[in-house]
Amino acid sequence: MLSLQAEICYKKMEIVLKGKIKEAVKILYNSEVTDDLIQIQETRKDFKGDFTLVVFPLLRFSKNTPENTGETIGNYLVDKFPAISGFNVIKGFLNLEISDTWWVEYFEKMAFEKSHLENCQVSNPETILVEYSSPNTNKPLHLGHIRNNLLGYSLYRILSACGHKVVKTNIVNDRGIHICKSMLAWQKFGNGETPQSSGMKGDHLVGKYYVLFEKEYRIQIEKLMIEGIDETEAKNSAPLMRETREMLLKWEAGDNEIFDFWKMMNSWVYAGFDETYKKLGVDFDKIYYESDTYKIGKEIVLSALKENILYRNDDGSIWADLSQDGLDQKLLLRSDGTAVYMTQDIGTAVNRFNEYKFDKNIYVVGNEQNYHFQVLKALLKRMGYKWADGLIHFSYGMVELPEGRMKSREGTIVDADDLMKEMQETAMEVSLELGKLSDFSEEEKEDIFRKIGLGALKYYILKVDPRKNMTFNPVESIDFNGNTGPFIQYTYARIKSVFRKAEQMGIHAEQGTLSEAKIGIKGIELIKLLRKFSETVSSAATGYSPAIIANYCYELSREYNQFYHDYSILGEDDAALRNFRLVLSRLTSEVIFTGMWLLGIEMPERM
RNA sequence: GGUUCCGUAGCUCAGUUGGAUAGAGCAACAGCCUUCUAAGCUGUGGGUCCCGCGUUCGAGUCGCGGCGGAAUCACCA
Repeated sequence: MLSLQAEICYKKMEIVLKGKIKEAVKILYNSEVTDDLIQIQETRKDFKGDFTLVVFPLLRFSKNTPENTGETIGNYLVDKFPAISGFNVIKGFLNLEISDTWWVEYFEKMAFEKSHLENCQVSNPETILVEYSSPNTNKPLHLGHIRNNLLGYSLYRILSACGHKVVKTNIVNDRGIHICKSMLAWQKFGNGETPQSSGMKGDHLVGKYYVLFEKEYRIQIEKLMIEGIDETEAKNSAPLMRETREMLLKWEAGDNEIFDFWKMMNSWVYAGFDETYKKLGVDFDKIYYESDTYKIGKEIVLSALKENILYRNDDGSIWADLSQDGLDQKLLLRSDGTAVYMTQDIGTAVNRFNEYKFDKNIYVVGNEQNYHFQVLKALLKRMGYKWADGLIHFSYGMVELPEGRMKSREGTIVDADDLMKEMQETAMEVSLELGKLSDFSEEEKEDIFRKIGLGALKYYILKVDPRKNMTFNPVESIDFNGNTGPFIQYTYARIKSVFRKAEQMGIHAEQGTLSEAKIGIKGIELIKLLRKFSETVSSAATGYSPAIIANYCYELSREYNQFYHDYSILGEDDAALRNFRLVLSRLTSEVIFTGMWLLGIEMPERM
């Protein structure tokens, strides 16, 4: 049946409707309408219909009341357009009803397409670098890093799914005064302790000495202040700080002993990080080290100075004047010639462009650095790098606890490893209490607990709009009911369970008989939601927001659970209807799986 | 003080380019397991969308001005 309906099946209904309405206005009112005046949206659930035309903008052509205009256009459409089975007008809204046949036909095409991501493909794929994680090597990863890593990794999957070539990068901040602090404290108080000898994860071990440094340092400062020295001077002249600076100078001078020591401690940290990344399920294609890139930045700054883009102060320090861009003066090289943070970021950016010729370079970095990236971009453009337009600061909000911000002084830092472990343990407790997994081996159970615990954590973090600051409530995060990761996983596992049962009964989902089925209202609701998947992924990609997909997956799961509750699938006697429900269930599970995959969340087959 | 971001139910959050009676979850209360997984479903209560003005047929959404909060404006990274 090559009807009008078949012709439009694969296009977006909205676009086809727009054309028809344009035609209607031309014939009925003898007027040409521009596209932007034809506003079509999905009909709200509390009204009858599928698509709604807002008629207010068309009144200037009809010169009639909203009701009459809607009525007239509605009649025209029903008459000329078989897919529309009826309409109603409420106030200035024309609600159009699409025939069940159209929906089923549309659904059948959608259900059997090869990939649910086909419609998300961009026409002009780009090379995109995504930088995330960016840890310091003086302490372990914490909750803030988790948000960063999850966002970065998910962004990678979403952009890749849309056809872009995405490179995951990580820049490790492996040099500087803070590293020397851990090193010095270990030298003084460590007694040769290693990850092997202590049984501690390397990053935690090094972090322990960083904390120890800060503690001892503070004691020294207080002592000096009691002796009558003011705070700034005390901070400067405390013996520990002096020794740290000496160590940094030795490091920069390439002192072999210090360098080897630095390498050894960093290698402990990297081993620890690797473990955490693996557990979290993220990885990188290319890792940059600041100890390699800061020198490149230095050279660039010096040559820009020659070209008079920058200026030198009396004390020898080098600055940029960005007042024309509405920004301030920015230091790029200290008076002693050493590099600052901005210097190395310039080096890294140039280095990366030379290597990848990227169209976009996305920095997943917290919003506390908004100013930094504004300056970076302005500077690079000033230096004549046109590609600097492709630098994007993906600025995400801070993670706070119900009591406020995490503070290391108050010991309120939530450690990444601890958190993941706790989530998994909670998943275990809940699962064991429900007792649905008695026939599983210990290993299989562990895997399920891991998926659920991590799924809960990841979803909890990713469902929030990345730009906004979020509150991490430990009590709420281990709730597995409602708008949570496990709820979505549960929906998926339920569908899988139906299919296992179907297998036993010898029932298979088939193509071709769907049009005979009488689908219920919940079925159409589901189809409507399913067709929005690809546009959801597209807008998540253009808006850099995994949260859009997370909330979509939740909405879809909720809708499916209602469907599941209201109708029996395998118990249905009408074979065509049973088949429709099976296919619908399968499609739902596939879309949920794909959506959650884009978030980096694994799905258990049973739970 | 300058800049940027945020302000929606008791709490945590959704709310597409402005559209109809602003939605979920948690918490509270009341129901639903002899039937495909109750980590589910249904119902009840809960709102000055921070305030004011403006643009518009129409504003949670856009503009201006306040108020409140966060970040930042380092020879830290």
